[in-house]
Amino acid sequence: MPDYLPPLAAIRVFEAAARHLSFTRAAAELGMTQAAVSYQIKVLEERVGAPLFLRRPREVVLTAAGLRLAPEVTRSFEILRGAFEELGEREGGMLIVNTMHTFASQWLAPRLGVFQMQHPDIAVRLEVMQRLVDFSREEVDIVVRAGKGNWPGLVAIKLIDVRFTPMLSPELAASIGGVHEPADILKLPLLDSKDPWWITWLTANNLPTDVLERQTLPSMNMQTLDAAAAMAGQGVTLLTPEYFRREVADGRLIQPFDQVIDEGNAYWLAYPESRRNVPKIRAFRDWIVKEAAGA
Amino acid sequence: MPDYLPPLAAIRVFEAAARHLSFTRAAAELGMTQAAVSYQIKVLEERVGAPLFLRRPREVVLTAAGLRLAPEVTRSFEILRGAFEELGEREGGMLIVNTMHTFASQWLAPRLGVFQMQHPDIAVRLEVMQRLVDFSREEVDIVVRAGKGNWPGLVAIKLIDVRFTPMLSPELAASIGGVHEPADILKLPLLDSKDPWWITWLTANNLPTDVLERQTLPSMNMQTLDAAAAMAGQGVTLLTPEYFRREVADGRLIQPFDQVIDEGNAYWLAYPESRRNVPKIRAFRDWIVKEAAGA
DNA sequence: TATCGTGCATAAGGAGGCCTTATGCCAGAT
DNA sequence: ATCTGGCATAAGGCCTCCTTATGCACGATA
Repeated sequence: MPDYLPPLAAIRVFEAAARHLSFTRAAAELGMTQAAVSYQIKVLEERVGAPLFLRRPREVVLTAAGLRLAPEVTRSFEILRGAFEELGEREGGMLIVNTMHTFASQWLAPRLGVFQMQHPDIAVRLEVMQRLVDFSREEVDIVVRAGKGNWPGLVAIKLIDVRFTPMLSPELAASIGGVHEPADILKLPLLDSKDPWWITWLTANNLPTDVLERQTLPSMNMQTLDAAAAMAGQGVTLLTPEYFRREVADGRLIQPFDQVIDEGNAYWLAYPESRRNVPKIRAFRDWIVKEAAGA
Repeated sequence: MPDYLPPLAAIRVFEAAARHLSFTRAAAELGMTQAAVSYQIKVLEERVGAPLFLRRPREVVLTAAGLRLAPEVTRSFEILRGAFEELGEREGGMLIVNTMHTFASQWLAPRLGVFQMQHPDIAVRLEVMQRLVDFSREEVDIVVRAGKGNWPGLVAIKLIDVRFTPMLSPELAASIGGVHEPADILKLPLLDSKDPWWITWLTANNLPTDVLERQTLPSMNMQTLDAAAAMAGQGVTLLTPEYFRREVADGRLIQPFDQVIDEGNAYWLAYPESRRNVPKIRAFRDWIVKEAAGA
């Protein structure tokens, strides 16, 4: 389908001029000078091979050719304008956020209601995915990911630090007469014992790491699931305290030590640099940053 | 109606790319390079604020946004293409020729059938107007006019010289025993005696011009009408012999003298320089020039 | 597993399309 | 007769848009 269309800029100018029946007013609408309109109309007429306007004193009128063209061109542009306008609205109204399960369930989901109330026109769709998404291959607006925040091409805003400390159910703690010092932990099963976090924690507390070898409990690899197991009294697990404030407050979990390990990782909000000014993205960023600061 | 449309060039590229689901093929269709397509898509995506394609290995696919946009944009462009295509056809098929009545009735009309047969796709519309039309104000493709052929901005092609010589009906000539020499004309009524041509003719033949003052016959100002009057035997008139070959051959008119006055004026075919390559205009010009040469 | 091929992205550079300013011209209105 | 509104035209400059060249990722192929 080779393209026999005249220059599109000229067509757009013609469309406006035909609606206004005036080059001057068309220029005003298009934000350019009358001379430019005159030029573009001439270009189009030469391409088409026929005059489109008759230049009468103090007015222009469409020729038969122009008269045939005008309604079609206007219709075409109305479709275009409508499509892009609607796209803007609907695109502005759907925000796809991709994050890991833990963050979504423990931090984001409980707060999303507030955002929805502040921005009723933006429909957030939460997508949960473990691997880091590639913005150029997946249809995603925003991700929340753990890491160091150095992703090229992405704006990364730190939300909360990745910290962890042992947690367990009060009943499990009571079963060994309470957890008073780090070494007490070794008396209990370690949930998700393959987790490198345990190595970090054990060495930070001068405890042997060989205990990890003797454990055979399944790795669930999601704080949510580990926490559920811990609350059921199946063992001790390392959790991010920010995520489990409620459970601790409720007494479903206890955090025996104030010490919290921080390896310098954090949870980051990230989105492509090129989209930093998209309204819905700005709105979500502004909101979540404030939430993170207040939490 | 301010124009929120993204750059139209980018939209056109998007339209092709969306149809092909390939930047490379779109580039081929548009006659540009793949890099240019990639660039324009990126421009559009930044303007829209949302990705329109997902870049997958060895293919691109439309995002939800692109998917909503594509059919609308394609429809819009189909309308445009259709409008301009049809315009080309219909514009190519209607030729408006403006000329004086004499030329139309005596020369052009009798020959137009030949042109129609050679170009059945071109519908000629003859417009008769006495004054010289202004191409920028009237909707006309071609004019035929008498003059010197020096009209700025117009291509002027000489068709036939403006010549004239007395003509009258055989009966009228017989009524004075035949017309043998110029002075015989003075015995008869001169039709359209205000015509400056008579002055020219009379002085060219060393005859007094005061005869014109004594005449009171109406001036009809159209050779066709003068000729009709002459054929009815009402007087002598000056006619362009090329126009009245048939009448002379039939015996309805006689041309008593071979001498023909030529003041250097001519009938010209004229059209705007800028439209010299419009097919229908070229076709008509080529045909009429050949006709004029053969006549 | 190493190499090749395909398709898109990116950088640098240049040409020309397109817009602006300035001015002229025409004809209707005052 | 002058003024005014509206389009045309000329000259000039910017910036868009395209090209060339190259890189990169991934699938296919051997």
